[in-house]
Amino acid sequence: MSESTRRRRDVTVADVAREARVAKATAARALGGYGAVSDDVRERVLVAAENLDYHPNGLARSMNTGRSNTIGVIVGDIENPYFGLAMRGISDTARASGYDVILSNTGENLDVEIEAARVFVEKRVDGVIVAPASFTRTQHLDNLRKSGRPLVLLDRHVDNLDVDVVEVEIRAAAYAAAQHLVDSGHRRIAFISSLELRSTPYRRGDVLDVSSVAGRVDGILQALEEGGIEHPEALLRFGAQQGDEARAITRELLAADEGPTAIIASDSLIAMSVLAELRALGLRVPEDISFIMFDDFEWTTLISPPVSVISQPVYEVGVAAAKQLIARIEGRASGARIQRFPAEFIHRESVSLPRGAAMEPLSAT
Amino acid sequence: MSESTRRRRDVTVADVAREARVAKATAARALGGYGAVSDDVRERVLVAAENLDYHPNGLARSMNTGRSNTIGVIVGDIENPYFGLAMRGISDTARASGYDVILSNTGENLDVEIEAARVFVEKRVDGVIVAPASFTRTQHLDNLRKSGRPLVLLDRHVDNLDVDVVEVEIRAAAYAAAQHLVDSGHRRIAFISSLELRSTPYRRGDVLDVSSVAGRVDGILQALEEGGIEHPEALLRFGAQQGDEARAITRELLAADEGPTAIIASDSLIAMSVLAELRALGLRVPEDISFIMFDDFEWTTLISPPVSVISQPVYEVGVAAAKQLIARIEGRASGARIQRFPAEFIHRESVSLPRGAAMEPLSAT
DNA sequence: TTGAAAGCGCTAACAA
DNA sequence: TTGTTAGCGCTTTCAA
Repeated sequence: MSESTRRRRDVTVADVAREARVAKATAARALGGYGAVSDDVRERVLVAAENLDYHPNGLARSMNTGRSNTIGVIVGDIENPYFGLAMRGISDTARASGYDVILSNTGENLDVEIEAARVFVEKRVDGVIVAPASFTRTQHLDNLRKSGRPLVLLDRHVDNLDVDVVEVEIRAAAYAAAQHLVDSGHRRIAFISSLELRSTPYRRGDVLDVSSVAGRVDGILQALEEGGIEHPEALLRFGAQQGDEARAITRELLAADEGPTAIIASDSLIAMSVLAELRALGLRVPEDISFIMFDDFEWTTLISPPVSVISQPVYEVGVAAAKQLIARIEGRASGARIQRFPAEFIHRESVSLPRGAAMEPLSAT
Repeated sequence: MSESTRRRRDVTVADVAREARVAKATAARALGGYGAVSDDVRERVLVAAENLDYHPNGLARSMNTGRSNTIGVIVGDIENPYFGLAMRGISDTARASGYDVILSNTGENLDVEIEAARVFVEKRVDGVIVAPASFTRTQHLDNLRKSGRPLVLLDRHVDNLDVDVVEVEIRAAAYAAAQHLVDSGHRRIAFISSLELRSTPYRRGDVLDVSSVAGRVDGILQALEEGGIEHPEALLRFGAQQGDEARAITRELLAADEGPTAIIASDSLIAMSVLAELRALGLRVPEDISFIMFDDFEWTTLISPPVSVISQPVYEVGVAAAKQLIARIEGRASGARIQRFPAEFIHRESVSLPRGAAMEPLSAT
């Protein structure tokens, strides 16, 4: 076990060359599959490599070629099935093109994201895919580009950066969902997101750091406004990072005098917590409260009632981001390109008329 | 934009040294934070680095030090929330110790896993965490160790390899779950897994490639046997890789004359498909069929009825694997170590007496 | 504390 | 087609 466990000095091209009695460069050519080598010599070299159990050193290779065949991915929360699925799309696509993936999970923390970007430059990745945590603090993303590395934003765009983006057209679907609630007679509609606000409480026009959440909010507010609802932003809630917080917010909303008659959850993690809390409170969906959520995973059709959702083509977004990045890396793309995938409001059974709809005043000043 | 977009030659230690009017080695010492440098000189060097926008080249550094501060992770399916959560545990732990993570997603394909192991050696990762796809074909894992890289197996152990393992004690929980079904009067109990069989159909004693699935099967079969059930393996089903296949298998099982009165799903992905199919078939849980699944995500408590599950400490498994690997990398561990985390059968409401239990014959030959 | 020089393992340029 | 010689950007001797 001593020999097989101890780390021995790696076998190098020079060792193989010596064994095969050729020059180092010749061995390197045979091993690396570049340049011209006679069949005869190639054979000798490969046999020698086999005998010595040679494994190329990718670091040394990358130093010379300037390419690492690696792409870096920075996401907020790999535990969120949304990113898990997008990651599979990226991963599948990268592999098919011969790239490896380095993953950095930031917990939506900007400082961690900045650090990850720095490390990716150090590691000399060929390109980076980021779901950015901030809409405006994007210096590190610009640095990434300045370092010559292609950059593709996933799921979220940012302010003032001329860069490739692959995202979902979420606003229209959010609008459709909220409009459906309004049409059903709801006038007190809550929205719960994990996004941290820069300053609380939220006020109309405040900048939200995640554009895909901003899209949700814009769509919802527009629908409520068009429905003649005053202070449509009154029941928007943010900062539900942990499951506990989402549950607490839900409880708090419902404890108020003018609590919501409908809740929209910003993603599937939030949704689970909200539903769990509703159940704990003994509230039925949709009899006591209507519910809509973003993301369409299979469990949403399994619960009673099946949840009306906004479905997003998550895997495809991951694939498109990876494809775009690789095209850039390989010089097959030019000009910043924004790709938007459609989202869809899927009407199931978690929405009904608000409780006591008949007695509801027309406007709640 | 030309200057900011074109990839310029990277600024190197030599450039910084020149700017600061010191020797290359001195600049390197100040920049790398090693060796002895006077405060005065360090200051000059750092200012020069700042001015020139210097970014260290991690590849060059790794070539010299032999360390990359990177750990490689190989899993079967990052989309599976089990691995997503374990990955977060690994990722959080790695970051806290200053390591980055390279992820390889194999789709449970052994050839892809072998290739991933090769690439990780090329990239000179400091250590590897693998959820191996095969119980016996582990040559590539042994090669990993022979290359001097610590290796930790996640969720699954393999045959004949003296290596660190972090897994879940799944057998006892599987036994408890199956026993509960038997005690409730069930005698035709099905189990559905995504694992590919080496040869079909499954026969007692066949080697299963994933030890954590083997543990499930062992526990279940033991409980059925002790319950006096003949051919307890008759209703085990494998190879449900895609959601469609899991649904087809479910349909097929239930169409048979002697179909199951209870189904156990091997993971949460399978579970969603099975439940969806049951619903499509108009079967109620638990009135028409009892159901138990592995993994305890929040949605399992939200559906009607809440699902009885086998809960596993997934995040903790990821954390433990990363900790063990890092301890090895840093020479703080010795002797192969197997860590087993307990799983727990959580009794909820998806199990009842089998339909028509009174008329059920005692044994179904 | 600083500097000069060698070397990590590979690719690339140039000659032969 | 092969060999020789320089690097890539850093760390690490060894002297001064």
